[in-house]
Amino acid sequence: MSSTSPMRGSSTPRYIQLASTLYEEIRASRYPVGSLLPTEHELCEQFGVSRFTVREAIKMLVRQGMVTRQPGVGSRVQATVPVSQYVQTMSGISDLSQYAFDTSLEVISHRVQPIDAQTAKGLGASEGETWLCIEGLRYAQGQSLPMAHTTVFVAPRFRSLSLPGTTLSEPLYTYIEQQYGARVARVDQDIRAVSLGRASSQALGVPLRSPGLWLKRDYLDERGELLEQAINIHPSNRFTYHESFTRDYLVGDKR
Amino acid sequence: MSSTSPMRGSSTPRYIQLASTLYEEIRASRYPVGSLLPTEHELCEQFGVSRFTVREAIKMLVRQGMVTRQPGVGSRVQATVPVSQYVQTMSGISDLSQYAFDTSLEVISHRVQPIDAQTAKGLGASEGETWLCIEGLRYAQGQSLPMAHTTVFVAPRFRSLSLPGTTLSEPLYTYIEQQYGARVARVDQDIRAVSLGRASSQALGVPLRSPGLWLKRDYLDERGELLEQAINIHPSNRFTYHESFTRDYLVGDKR
DNA sequence: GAGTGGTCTAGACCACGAA
DNA sequence: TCGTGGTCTAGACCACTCG
Repeated sequence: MSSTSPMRGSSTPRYIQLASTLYEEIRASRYPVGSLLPTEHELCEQFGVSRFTVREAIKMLVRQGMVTRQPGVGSRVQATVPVSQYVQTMSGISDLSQYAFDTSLEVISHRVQPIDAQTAKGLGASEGETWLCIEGLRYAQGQSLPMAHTTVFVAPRFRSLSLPGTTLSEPLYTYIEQQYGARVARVDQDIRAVSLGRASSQALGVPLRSPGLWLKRDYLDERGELLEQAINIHPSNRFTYHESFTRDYLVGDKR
Repeated sequence: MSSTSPMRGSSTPRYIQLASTLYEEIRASRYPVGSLLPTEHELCEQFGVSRFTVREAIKMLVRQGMVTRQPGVGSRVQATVPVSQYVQTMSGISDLSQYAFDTSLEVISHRVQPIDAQTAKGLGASEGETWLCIEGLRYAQGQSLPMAHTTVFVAPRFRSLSLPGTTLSEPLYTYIEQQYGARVARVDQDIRAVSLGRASSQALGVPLRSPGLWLKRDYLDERGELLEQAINIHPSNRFTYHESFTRDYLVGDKR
């Protein structure tokens, strides 16, 4: 990893590359949970970068909940995986989400079709518009039972989207971004509890009317236009949505 | 706010002071929603600080959702108040309405008592420790039906907490912070679907075994020690948890 | 082409924790 | 006392947007 980096013009920033490297090393238990990462100074030397770059990289890991820092002590490994078990986002769409997340979507059906009145309302669209509708089951890595029944609606202008197969291991919006150059700028998310209907309960193999977590995401571009809406329905005991917030003091009046 | 600030041993970092200043100015509509903040360079001059300090300050506003940034363009004001996303203002509440986080907690009972084995497990504590246990109903402003059945466990060291009455309009942790000088540094949140048990369904006035949203929050201090745990159980049709994420950088490989 | 924010360097001083 | 992470400076180059 030469300090006289040859990687001019490489599109990914160095601090993301470094975060990526550290991420892999933590996952591989090179730095076990509870241990300290090398100091910032050491990482600067090891990777031939400035402290700024090292700090930006570590910040990413901190945001993922994998590392905590303590002045005078060091950076301590807290977990070998990002804290959210299944969900691809928290506190910003900020990621490391370039790393495969541990779920995949098995597509059951996909077709371009006019939407009915009720669906249109949920999409803020007009009845009769033809959207790409995808239905599928979402699996956590290595699990045989699906953790969600998923329905996705893709906006008319992207409805010719081509999928790489019947198993998707990346979020769907990444395909839209790749194929159309669109960009997701914001995600709005609603979560509520529902009673499972026939379609979902059958697809998931749980009793009719058992409780489920209903999770809807709207993916919007810079202009606030809807690119895609995904609805995930999770049976109660196969999924927990986890989030972590850290406090920022903004209005503070210490002196 | 003197630009030639002498800033001696002032304990708060300059970027927080600056963020605070900008925050107040945005609130006062000196920079209206939709307008651009001064450029980083201009802010450097105006406040006599380096670009690093200005950028750290703006990052805080971005994290609060009040400002978005676009390379080549500038920093645009999006809102005059922090948008959800952080502790306590965190969830959007009651169907569809994005704002209105005004809820109050009606205390049904509170007592200091030893916790049982199962509760202890959920708290990461030991059976028999005496915690302050509070049970109540949470109401959205102006609603007569409760939106949640709430149970709160306060750590032993704060169990002498005094409450201002039977109706709490501020989050409970604020009382802990005020009376003990503790500080909440992180909140971990879990959400899942459950089937309502007898206690909750009766308290909420909904059928036994109807679906509910189970929302648990752990309030932790800087050392990761649990100050308080709150469990809110929401009937399916009285509550939607809403969140909005904005993308902070792209992983994209535009070229 | 001028100006923006994004990335990055090479320094510096500080408060605080550990030995 | 020494080393840590937290803060901060004064530069720099880049890709991008916009006129």
